[in-house]
Amino acid sequence: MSYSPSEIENKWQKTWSETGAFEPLDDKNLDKKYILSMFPFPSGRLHMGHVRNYSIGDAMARYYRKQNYNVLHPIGWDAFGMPAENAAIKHGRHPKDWTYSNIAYMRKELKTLGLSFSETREFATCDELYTKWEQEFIIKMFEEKLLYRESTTVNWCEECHTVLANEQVEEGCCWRCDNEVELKEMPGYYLDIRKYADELLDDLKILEGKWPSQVLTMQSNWVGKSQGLEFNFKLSSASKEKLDNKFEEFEVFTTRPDTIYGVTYTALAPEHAIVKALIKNELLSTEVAEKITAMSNMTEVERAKAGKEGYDLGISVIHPLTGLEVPVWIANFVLASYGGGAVMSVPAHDERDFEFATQYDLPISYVIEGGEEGSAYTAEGILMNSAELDGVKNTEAKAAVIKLFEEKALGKGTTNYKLRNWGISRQRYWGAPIPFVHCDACGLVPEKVENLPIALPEDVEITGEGNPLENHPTWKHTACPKCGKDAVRETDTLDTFVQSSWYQFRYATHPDKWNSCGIDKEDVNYWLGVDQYIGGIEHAILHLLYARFFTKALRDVGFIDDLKEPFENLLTQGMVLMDGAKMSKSKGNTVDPDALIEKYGADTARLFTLFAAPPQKELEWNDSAVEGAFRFIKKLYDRKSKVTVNELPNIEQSSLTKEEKIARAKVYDALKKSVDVYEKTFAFNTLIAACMEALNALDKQDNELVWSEGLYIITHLLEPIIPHVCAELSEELFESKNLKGKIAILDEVFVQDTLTLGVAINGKRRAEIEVDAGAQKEDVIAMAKESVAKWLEDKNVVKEILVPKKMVNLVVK
RNA sequence: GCGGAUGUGGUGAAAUUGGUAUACACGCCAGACUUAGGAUCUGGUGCUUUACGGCGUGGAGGUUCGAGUCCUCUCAUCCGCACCA
Repeated sequence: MSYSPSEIENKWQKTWSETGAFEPLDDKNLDKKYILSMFPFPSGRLHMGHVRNYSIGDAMARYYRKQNYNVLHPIGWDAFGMPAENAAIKHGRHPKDWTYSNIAYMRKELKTLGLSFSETREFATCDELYTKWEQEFIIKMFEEKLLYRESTTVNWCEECHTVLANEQVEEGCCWRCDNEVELKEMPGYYLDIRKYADELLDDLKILEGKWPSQVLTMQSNWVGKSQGLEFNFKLSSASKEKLDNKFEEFEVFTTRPDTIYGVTYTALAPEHAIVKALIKNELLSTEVAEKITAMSNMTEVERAKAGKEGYDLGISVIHPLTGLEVPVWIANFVLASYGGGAVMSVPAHDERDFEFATQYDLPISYVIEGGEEGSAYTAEGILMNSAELDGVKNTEAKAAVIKLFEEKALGKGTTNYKLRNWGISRQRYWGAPIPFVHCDACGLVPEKVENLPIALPEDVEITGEGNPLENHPTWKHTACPKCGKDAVRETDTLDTFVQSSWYQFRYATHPDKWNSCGIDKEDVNYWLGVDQYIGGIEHAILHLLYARFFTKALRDVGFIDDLKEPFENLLTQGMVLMDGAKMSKSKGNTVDPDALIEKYGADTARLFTLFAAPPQKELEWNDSAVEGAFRFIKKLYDRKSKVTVNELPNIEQSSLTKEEKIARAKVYDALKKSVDVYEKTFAFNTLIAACMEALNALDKQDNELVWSEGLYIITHLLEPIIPHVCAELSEELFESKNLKGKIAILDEVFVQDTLTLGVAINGKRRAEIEVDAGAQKEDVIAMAKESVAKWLEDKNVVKEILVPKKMVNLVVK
């Protein structure tokens, strides 16, 4: 019978589902593996990126299951978010309806791929039961002062009608819709991720060698820790008077205290309080005031594009060491959100300050030897023009200056971070409601835990104008949980990244407990950390940083025991490309997984996906290479007629012909390779290639026992990759005995009677010789010389190098 | 600008510690079987040369008996961050 993928695949998918083959066991004494692929957003259909992601994860899960590990390999749905609402606006469908029907469809698609997911642990983050526990965490974090509400300038996306967290702004644009982000002052809820800045940074060390180094670097840069000096510039008495004595001084932060004597001016951000006061008191010309207002309406990216711009504010400060007056400027490149929104400027030793000083003709004073006129000198050197510090190395002067400031109580050494707190408010409908109530009497009050979940109202009109929760006639009106008087619910919903920050713990929690708790500590202690996490590099910062933080926060508020990092090992898979470009609907270069499976079957789709490139690299789609994968499976299936023994046969190695020995060696080569591939390198492409070589070699001989052994091992090795056809062959030929446990590697099969050695002259390969495996060195060298005799005429062999089992190199003169 | 990664046949890609460069597959060429083939099978296929040979892992040097692999410089592409003081 010829290979019929649909028949075989339907059969096995049914069997697996009926027998609960992929459900993790409750016995916590078993060795476990938690294999997790990032869960999908239920957009409606799977795309090839999903197929790749889940094929990789599934191969790992099946491999460990085969080795008798207790494997948790779950799937769920990252189900809240904008596209559901957009669909509602466009097609008038309710987001809930749209989401759950998409899930139903995609669940079926996943099933046709034969992925070994647990069926009992599946959930969607929009399930009210999931929302319930998440709201409890949020309330607890509020009580523990990890969550607060405040009004600040936020990133606003007009397209999405919502606020965005800092991490969700990419080059000034919305991460989701690419619309340009605006600034807006509004209240919102924040998680205090900055409190964990050091821990998030330090614990990256735990992940070294286990996460891709570029992800570690990106996270480290994102936290952006820097050490320096913080001190105040006191305003001159004239300047103080100008400002009605409302300001005494302002704070600056510098990482270059060694250049303190090179300060020739200071600069404030447009948002700085002193600037606002100057404008308010009409101390600046109308023209300048207008320019400054225009400046503060620009986003950071716009300011960067606009180039440097600044104005003399007509006030001055006193240099803390020299006592000299230093002018104060406003500059558009000074960031309000970092280090107090003010800087000391040392144009001689800072590129930005130099550019600004040159532009506005401000003095430049060199304090480190080695610089030259006309440019900023930012390298190391010896201090000069620095009073008592003259002659000191600038690298040493940093600490000295900090010490000096501390002794004179002028300032102190401090640490700054680029990381900003995580704004989790979204002015949207399709999200988890933030469980707070605004009461005129009591202020901001968390909802009572027994009232959770605060579910979304279903009778909403979604028009894209405003927040449907805000506009709903009754939903937001409630009683204050504290005093019982009329109060108003918070209508913001949570950033969807909150849901994906704890889902790894929800999967680990036994479904029997899902009603009674959000996360079960014992279960988490057993299953976490995730032994292998697989997903796209695009989450290098966003999701992975949030989830790491949330893990630490949940620990601190008591929902999990001590767990340093949620994801032990991370594999970032490459994108799936077509004609060198990312597959996307708008480009029309997509491959539909359903059609692919329909035509070739899931095994072919999986095989191609893992064969065409190593998982970490980009995968270039190639239709005819898919055909090739299909051909290989057909060939493998066809060779079942060669098998005559239903178990691993005993083979007398010495009785075999040369071809039989080669075939055996190739089969065992693949077996040997498999451990490394499945556990370390994940270079499935090379394992598949080794299996193809083995099958090619088996084809060159006709020994039934060698064939039986070969297929027994090959189907064992490939089962995690092409599970259906291997299950079918294994059942038919070997009573499925080869799909459990390990197969021992027999060293004897690698012993060949003869060896083929390359012969090189001065490192250049010239010939090839075949020698007995046990041949003596002299004999081998003699044969080698004979094989390259014509190259040795009129030459002296000055050195003979024999690389065992590989080659002979003759050095001649 | 800073940080990281990657450059190997026509294509996707292989290559323990430095040891026969291009495994495996796609494509292409030739042949077989076929009414036919976009099915299947067999053989060939780095470039160049009539041949002997020469040249070949982005480029230029270096270390070595021997370099895709190690070192120095350089070019290109991609990704991330982007005025963080």
